[in-house]
Amino acid sequence: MPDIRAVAALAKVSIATVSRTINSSPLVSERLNKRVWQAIKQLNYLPNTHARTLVSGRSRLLGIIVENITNPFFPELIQSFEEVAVARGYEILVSSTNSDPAVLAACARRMLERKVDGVAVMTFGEEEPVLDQLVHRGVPIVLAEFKLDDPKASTILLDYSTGIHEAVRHLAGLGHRAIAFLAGPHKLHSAITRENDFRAAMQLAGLPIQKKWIIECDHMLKGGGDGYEQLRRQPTRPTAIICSNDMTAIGVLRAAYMEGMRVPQDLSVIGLDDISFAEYTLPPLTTIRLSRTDLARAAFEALRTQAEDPGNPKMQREFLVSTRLVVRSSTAAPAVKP
Amino acid sequence: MPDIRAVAALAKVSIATVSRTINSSPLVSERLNKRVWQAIKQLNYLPNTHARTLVSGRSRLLGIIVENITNPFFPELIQSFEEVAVARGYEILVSSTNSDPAVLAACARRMLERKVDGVAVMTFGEEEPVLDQLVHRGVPIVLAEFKLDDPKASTILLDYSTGIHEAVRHLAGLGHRAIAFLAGPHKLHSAITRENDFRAAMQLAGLPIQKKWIIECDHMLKGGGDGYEQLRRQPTRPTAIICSNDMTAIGVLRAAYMEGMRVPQDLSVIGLDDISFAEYTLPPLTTIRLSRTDLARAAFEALRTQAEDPGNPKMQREFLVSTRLVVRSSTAAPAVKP
DNA sequence: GTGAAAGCGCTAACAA
DNA sequence: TTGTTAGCGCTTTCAC
Repeated sequence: MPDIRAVAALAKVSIATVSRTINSSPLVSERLNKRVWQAIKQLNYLPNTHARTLVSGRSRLLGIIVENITNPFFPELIQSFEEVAVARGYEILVSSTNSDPAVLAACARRMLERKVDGVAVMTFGEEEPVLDQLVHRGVPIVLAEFKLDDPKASTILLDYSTGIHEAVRHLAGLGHRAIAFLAGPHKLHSAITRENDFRAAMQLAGLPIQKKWIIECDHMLKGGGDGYEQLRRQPTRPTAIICSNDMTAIGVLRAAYMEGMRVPQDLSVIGLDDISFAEYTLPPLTTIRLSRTDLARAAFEALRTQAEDPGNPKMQREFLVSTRLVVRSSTAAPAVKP
Repeated sequence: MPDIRAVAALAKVSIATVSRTINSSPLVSERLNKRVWQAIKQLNYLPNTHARTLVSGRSRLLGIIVENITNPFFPELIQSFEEVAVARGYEILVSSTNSDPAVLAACARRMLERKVDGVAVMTFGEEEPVLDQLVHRGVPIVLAEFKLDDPKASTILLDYSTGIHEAVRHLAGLGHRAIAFLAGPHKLHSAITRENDFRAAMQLAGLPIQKKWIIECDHMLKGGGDGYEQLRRQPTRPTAIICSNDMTAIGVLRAAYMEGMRVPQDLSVIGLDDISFAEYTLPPLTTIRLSRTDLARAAFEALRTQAEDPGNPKMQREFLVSTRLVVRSSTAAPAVKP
């Protein structure tokens, strides 16, 4: 395996010149630049990242910690994050915590050992264990929906409000008044925010909020079915359900189908996220889209500026990602009571 | 940020002793061992992986390259791979190629730069560009369904045959004779193997193989719909469809629903993979399960033995992962023709 | 513009 | 059992 010395020898220059060349320093003359690149090609030389990191202190490694890689929302997020990171010369380290704080802490530790230049914490809750470790060591981090008073921390605010208002208005326009909300686990910031936005939207639309129709689920397929079951056992039932995420909605769709309820004739269902499966549910799911691409870009941008331009006082520390309703076929006017 | 010297100073030992301690060398006395660990705790010391890698030549980094992270099969595979790797002290680098050979080559290059100890190539086709680079540099690799005559390369053979035979027998037992197969893209080894196994199973079951009912799709949601469409336009139609993967089957389910065909009364559908969504389709999907856990474990084991015990002549170089049918509700006896 | 040399934090060979 | 020391491959002053 050729090293920088081999290249220098072949190109008949010093290793410093080779180093400058591969780092595209402007100080290298056209002549040597050409010679060095030729030697690099010829030897099939690849710089050793570990050596570079060791001396420069920068690893060009970015961590991304997600809540649950099994929820299609996250692979799509990771894919976007990787794309933009790789395009800018960064590599990514992925970890999934399954909402377990202990796992999160272990991830953070491993990322610290690998000397990541920044970490995107996309767990939407339970961030405390990482914050301590990462912030304390001066690693730039970006959080979703969680502000931290530290110069190295940035926040991505998710404006669920817009999409949720649209959803409620859409249902109200269809004639629904009895709307339930299957919330996410309350340990997630995102779940709390979404639920609060739902309440606000209902209030604004002049619709009654039924406490028993707001049920905490787990953001997973099975949880949607469980939530539906709870709703089913109640004396009065809603004509529409808004779910805190698409996984829950898909679970509801299945439970309703099993019970013989037709969607959307007997029941309207709305999800949130717009994962790629949402277009392929039966019926195709009306949902509130949260762009993974936007989120990934914002996260990367936050980390990159922190890493490459630390201490810049007028650096953007807050980012906003919006949501909007995508109407498909799981919503319709409620059946008229006989 | 404390380094090994700081720990040595605090514990009043040499840096060699600290190094031995953190590498759990048996040569350190109980007394010093304790003192060193205490200093480590006190300083909150984390060893620098890059320095370790630089001198030891081993990064404890494993790459995993998947075909398409957006297909839920792969996140589940990655999750299992990460679990077992982290448990054994390895970190993983994930990349998704979207079946693009150029992307694959770029991934391989980046992994080479990061000095991975091994790469699991789970792309099921188009591996050639990586092979050249990786094998040539002596990096252990493990491939799915692709044997390579190199001492550093291992192979995981996937026995689709068992599951596919079960599927065909299941349908035949139900009374189906007209069975279609929506294949994956022919550039994937897995797609070819699955299709061949389907033909063999049909033959063995004494069922007619209709060329026009074997259609190449793309293993994606949309592709399933397209395949269904092609089937629909034919004068005679099958009573059952076996799909090369679950994504295709989900696409078929949706297309059938759109056309007003009832599954399983009018049409039986079988998938392959058993992704977690398969249990939540409408109706729940009968499918051929391919265990991500088994696959991930085999891949890790192959790489670890290669990395930690190179040159062992009696090392296992081939692994087998099996499949089996999981019957749910998307299959039933065909409607009797009036 | 280019090169010589110091040293990033650690492991491993050798000495004691 | 413990310590001393020579690099691992590279970036980065500092001279020239």
